[in-house]
Amino acid sequence: MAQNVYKAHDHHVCIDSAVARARALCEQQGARLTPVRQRVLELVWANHKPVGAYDLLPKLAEEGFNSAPPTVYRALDFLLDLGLVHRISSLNAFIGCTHPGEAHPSCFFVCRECGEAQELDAEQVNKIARQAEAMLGVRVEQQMTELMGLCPRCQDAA
Amino acid sequence: MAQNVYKAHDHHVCIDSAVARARALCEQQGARLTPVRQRVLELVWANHKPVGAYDLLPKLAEEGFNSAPPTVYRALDFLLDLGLVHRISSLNAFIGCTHPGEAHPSCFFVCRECGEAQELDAEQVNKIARQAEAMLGVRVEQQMTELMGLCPRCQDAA
DNA sequence: GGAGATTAGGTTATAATATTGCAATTCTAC
DNA sequence: GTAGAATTGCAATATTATAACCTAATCTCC
Ligand SMILES: [Zn+2]
Ligand SMILES: [Zn+2]
Ligand SMILES: [Zn+2]
Ligand SMILES: [Zn+2]
Repeated sequence: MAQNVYKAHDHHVCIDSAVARARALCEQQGARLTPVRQRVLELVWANHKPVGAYDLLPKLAEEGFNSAPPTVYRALDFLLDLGLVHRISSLNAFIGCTHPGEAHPSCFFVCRECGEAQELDAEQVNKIARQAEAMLGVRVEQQMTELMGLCPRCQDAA
Repeated sequence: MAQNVYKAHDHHVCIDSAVARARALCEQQGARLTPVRQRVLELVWANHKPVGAYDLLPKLAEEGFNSAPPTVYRALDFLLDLGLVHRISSLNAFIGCTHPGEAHPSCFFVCRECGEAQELDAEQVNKIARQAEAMLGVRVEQQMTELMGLCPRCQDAA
């Protein structure tokens, strides 16, 4: 389960280690973590809430980066390709991956109140895929699961 | 598994029974399956490929229905609320549910070549949800899984 | 270190998807 | 029949994503 968003933690560690892992992964893959790509990754990791591409634009602009949609979409595509971020389709938003480098399906719980997302262990999703392959003859290449509901904090608040 | 899209079948039966089930469900729930709602449902069921809202607009227009985006989105929202269709988030598209009336997560395999989608048994997804609830204390209200890859036919073609 | 190939980024415009707000109509229940 | 609720018509606009085309930076190989 990699990490538990609902436990108090020093979030700077999340950001820093995300960047460190990204740097290592890029090195290993011969990919270039350019300034705008790194900054987008940091902004995605600003908190544990999935962030929309258009939310990033003004932040990049503030910092003197070019801020047109293609800039941020290209950076996000790069990060997606390397598995450094996941896309939450139901929100049209992006969130940092807690264990990049290891191939795994995108599997998240998202709180409908606070918007925080927790990456989940995806072993069960793999089972669904293998079952579909066995029973239907399909070949699964990508997988994503999104659960929605209330996180522990928002349950308490209500 | 309800139904296997990859087996030859008389698709008119799919459409007709979808409409019949919708009628029954609406009756039961005191909801109104108005002409535009029924027609949208039929169009969604035209084949086993998820269909975009904007693909429906011209078809509705041809038949003299009002064809502005809100019309089709309202009809789709109605059908979603009743569980008569599912939304495939990764495609921004909609597809008929093969077993409406029974509460269940949205769980599909979608072929990246032909676009056909097969609804899957969702028992494993429920396990993911229960596991997340037990380990993290979250409360899951909605679930969706989308698998992408190649269907049997498109594997043969390649 | 320079020529050519590759990759990344800048810029403008536009496509594709989805929602808001309000008025008009239709249905339902009393 | 009338009040209230649900549905629809309609115009505008918001949000998300991509296309096309060009320039600049970086890499590769000699
Ligand atoms: Zn954190
Ligand atoms: Zn991940
Ligand atoms: Zn069929
Ligand atoms: Zn279904």
